[in-house]
Amino acid sequence: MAAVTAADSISDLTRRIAHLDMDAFYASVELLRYPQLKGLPVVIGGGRRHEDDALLAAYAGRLQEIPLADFPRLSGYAGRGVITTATYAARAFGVGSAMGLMKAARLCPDAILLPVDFAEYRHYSRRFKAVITDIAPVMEDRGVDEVYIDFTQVAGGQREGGRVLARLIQKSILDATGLTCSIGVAPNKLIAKMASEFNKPGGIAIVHPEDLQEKIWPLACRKINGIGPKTNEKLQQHGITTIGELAARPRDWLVAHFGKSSGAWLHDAAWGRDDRPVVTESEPVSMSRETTFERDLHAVRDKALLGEIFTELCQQVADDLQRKGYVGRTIGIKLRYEDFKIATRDQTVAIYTQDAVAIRRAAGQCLKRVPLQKRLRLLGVRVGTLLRADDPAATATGHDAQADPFTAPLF
DNA sequence: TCTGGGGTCCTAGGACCC
DNA sequence: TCTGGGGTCCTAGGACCC
Repeated sequence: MAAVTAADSISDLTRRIAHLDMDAFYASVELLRYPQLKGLPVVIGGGRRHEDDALLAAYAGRLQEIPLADFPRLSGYAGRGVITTATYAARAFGVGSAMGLMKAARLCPDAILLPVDFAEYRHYSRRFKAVITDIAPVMEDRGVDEVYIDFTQVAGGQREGGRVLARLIQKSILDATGLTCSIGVAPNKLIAKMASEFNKPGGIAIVHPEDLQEKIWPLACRKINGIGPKTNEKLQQHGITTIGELAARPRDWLVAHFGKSSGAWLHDAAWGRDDRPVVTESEPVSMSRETTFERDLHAVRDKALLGEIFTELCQQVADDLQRKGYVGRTIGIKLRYEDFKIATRDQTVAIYTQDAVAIRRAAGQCLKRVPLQKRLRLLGVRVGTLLRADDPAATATGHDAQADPFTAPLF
């Protein structure tokens, strides 16, 4: 019987899938506005503050003239924000994504702190994605700064394993936006995603089926997209650290310890097997708004303030639904307590809605079903089971609406 | 001085129906 | 009154990702 080799595990040899990841995207967009910050430790995070507004007002239209000394520093920050992106210079100090800004300030107090500006990042996101689809139309959106691209059917997409096309895309994005990216090309999304990290920033990595043992198996399991801190910890407890060690476990053993579905998936992932297609279109499943308070709030003592925030969240979700043209019928709330524990409640109503009053009423009912002894750190409102507002099913009623106090007509 | 905001998908139990 | 087994919907929580 022939031995199973790594090359056997990736069956479709002609599929070429790319994963493209923009380098330090938010920070890089900010550097386009503030070229004087190039090479310096800069972190993006927290909300817009008074000093940010004052600075922008003082230098309106001449942002590149703002002297370094005038930029806010991490050391001056007092709040609950986290870092969303750090420049490579800042990463050298040990600061990185998801780290609390207060902790980051201890590591690198002199780093420049810029507020997040999603509108600006979305603008550049649309631009770089338009460049890509002009060259390779089968593109899957994976958020503001990354995409998968199917090279398989693109002219020249197979040359040098995809390297030629990857180079063209990199150069076209740089020319159009001034931004750099890293690209991994592999037989599937799973491997491409790992490969895009190999030569970051600004690099290209090509992985072939026969490279599995050499390039993938030495990596930590955590590098697999879908293995997070919890699964990683459990794997470690079984003495599994690398993907190769994971691949060495029998499928049945993984199924026995991680369940039928997860176990089988872990085994496939370790062997580089992944047949998910590149999906170019998708509909949203839910829309939500949430906010972390400046200080923890008490349901009774801070009732008025909480009520205002709650109403505003409902209004924001309703605005989002209306602006994007969706209605939904599962209304939910999310609380995060001072101890960081999370509670959610939701309720499915009879009539699809995008109305702030209807959302607030159902969400208010949810709020009555959740414990409110501990102080609250965060409040969120969510609408799920979405349908396009122009979908005929959106106006259908499941049962007698008059009988349901939460969905009765508003006026 | 810990720990944002916006998402997706999965699991699991109970209700309810056939 | 000894007993079943699917299927779907709803809800709560949790893992994970960008």
